[in-house]
Amino acid sequence: MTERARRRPQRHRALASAVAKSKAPAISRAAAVLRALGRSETPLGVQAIARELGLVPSTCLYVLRALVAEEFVAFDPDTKRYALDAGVLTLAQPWLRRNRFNDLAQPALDRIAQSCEVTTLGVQIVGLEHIIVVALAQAGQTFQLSTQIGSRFPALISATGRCIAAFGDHPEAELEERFQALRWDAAPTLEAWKKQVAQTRQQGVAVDAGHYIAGVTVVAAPVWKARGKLSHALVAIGIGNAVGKARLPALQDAVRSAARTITNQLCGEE
Amino acid sequence: MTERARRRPQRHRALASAVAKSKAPAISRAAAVLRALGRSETPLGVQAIARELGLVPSTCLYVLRALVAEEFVAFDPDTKRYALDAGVLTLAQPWLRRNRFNDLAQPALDRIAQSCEVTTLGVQIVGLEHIIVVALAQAGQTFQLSTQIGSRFPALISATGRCIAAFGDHPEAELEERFQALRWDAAPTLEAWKKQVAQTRQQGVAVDAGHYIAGVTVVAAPVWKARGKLSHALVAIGIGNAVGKARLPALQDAVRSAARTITNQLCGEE
DNA sequence: GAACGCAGTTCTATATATTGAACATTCAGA
DNA sequence: TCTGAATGTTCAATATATAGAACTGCGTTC
Repeated sequence: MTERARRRPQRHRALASAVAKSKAPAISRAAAVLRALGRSETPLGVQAIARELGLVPSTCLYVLRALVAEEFVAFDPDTKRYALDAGVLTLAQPWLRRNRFNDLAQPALDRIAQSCEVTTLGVQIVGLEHIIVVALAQAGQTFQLSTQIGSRFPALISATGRCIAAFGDHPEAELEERFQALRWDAAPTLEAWKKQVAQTRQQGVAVDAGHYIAGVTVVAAPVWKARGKLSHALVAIGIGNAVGKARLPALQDAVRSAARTITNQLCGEE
Repeated sequence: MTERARRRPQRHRALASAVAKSKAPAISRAAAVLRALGRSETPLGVQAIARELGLVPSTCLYVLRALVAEEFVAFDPDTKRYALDAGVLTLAQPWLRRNRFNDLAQPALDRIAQSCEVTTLGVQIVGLEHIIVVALAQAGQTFQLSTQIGSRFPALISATGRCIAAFGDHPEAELEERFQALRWDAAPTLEAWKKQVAQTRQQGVAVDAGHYIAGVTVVAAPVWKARGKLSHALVAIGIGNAVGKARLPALQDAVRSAARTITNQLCGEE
């Protein structure tokens, strides 16, 4: 009946359906446990995890033991609490090393961050569900944005969302439905949003001027990994008046042209 | 009976025993698949993965599908190849965010890297097996060391190894056995190594002058997370003559005292 | 252009992972 | 110090994930 308690059933359901459909349910459970541990501020006991995810305690224990054996989870024998362990990094590292998009995007992100004094991101688009930050560049040591590599956001939010809506080839109906579920500081009307999406389609860049977060201007441009396969986006984030009316056009140009260059490089070879 | 078949056994055996003992073998398999995909330069097909790990193809397929559903693995329907996906980052991120050692170590690593013009690492010690790089600071934009966050090294190698041998409370016999398995550019004799370990125990810092990698000086100091629980180490790496005889003592002092400070902070509270 | 080989996938019997209850252990409060 | 209620853990019955054979479809070779 508290917020937390009301939120749980969904997680149960989502996990339950994943478990039901899969032929390897233990893996869905393991992933759910890892994510639960990731969400938690503090290490958790077996029961706490089992309750949150709607698992049988004994099953949960076996999952945890397997994850400990694989070094993804750390176990403190004194407190009998579990937490994420450094092993999760050993998976992330090879991915970062081998990602073409990252290699191509990082220099461009650095350059734009420097010259325009903004924070820049490279994000990967995962369907209509969400986007994941995979590369990042800060302007100065000034503002530490709470965004980090690995952060997730809803797909259709902010400027990036307009790019996905404009270029993603998704059915209108689904876009609208998902649009309704978003949380903005100052949500645009569906009407207004569609107009902005149309404009984005025309210009090849999207701008969100304080809608998503008040006082923050976000610019985003799409990147394709192959003809018709929208896969990533470049994003620039300016806080406060760092991106005034005067400087916005230059930033838009920079982001759009960088995105285009990367698209060409990704599509061109192989 | 072929060459290929003979090459595999080690990985097979390790995985086979993990699978046999665990009550959640699917998780061990999933971890093995993720690591195999991490090792591979290119995306892999079902059969290739199954062969490398000694799995039944159909089982391997089910594991892959579950991992795809969890967004840890990306599937290309055209080529039918699998590769790591950005989802692995979403696990790494919360770990990095919440790690006390990281928060405490990063400023110190930055400072030492700047003032001594070396690359500095924070590493986590995972038993006698290996160490994992969990934090990192570069001096200038000069040399890009191949080390990254998430990299793994054998526990007893180089300067860090001497720290672990000196302060880890491990039985002598096991140390010797593992020492024999190490690969150095210029391996010290067991005799010499033991002397260096003894010296490390006395001084509280270890130095590896070109043994591990020719021309590279490594300095390491131990960090405890609680009384008697050696858990991390700070490492400084100087390439070529960046760390001459004259500057070495200062670097040793800096690393040792930073390690001590962090130890106190970790043990002090809670 | 047919035949072969190989990769990916589906299907089903069975070995086994999961469940839920029983047991053990810790801790708080009376 | 004892009691009760938590938690963590083990255990045995059974629902089910897995292994291995069968099937499909593509690319190569002869």
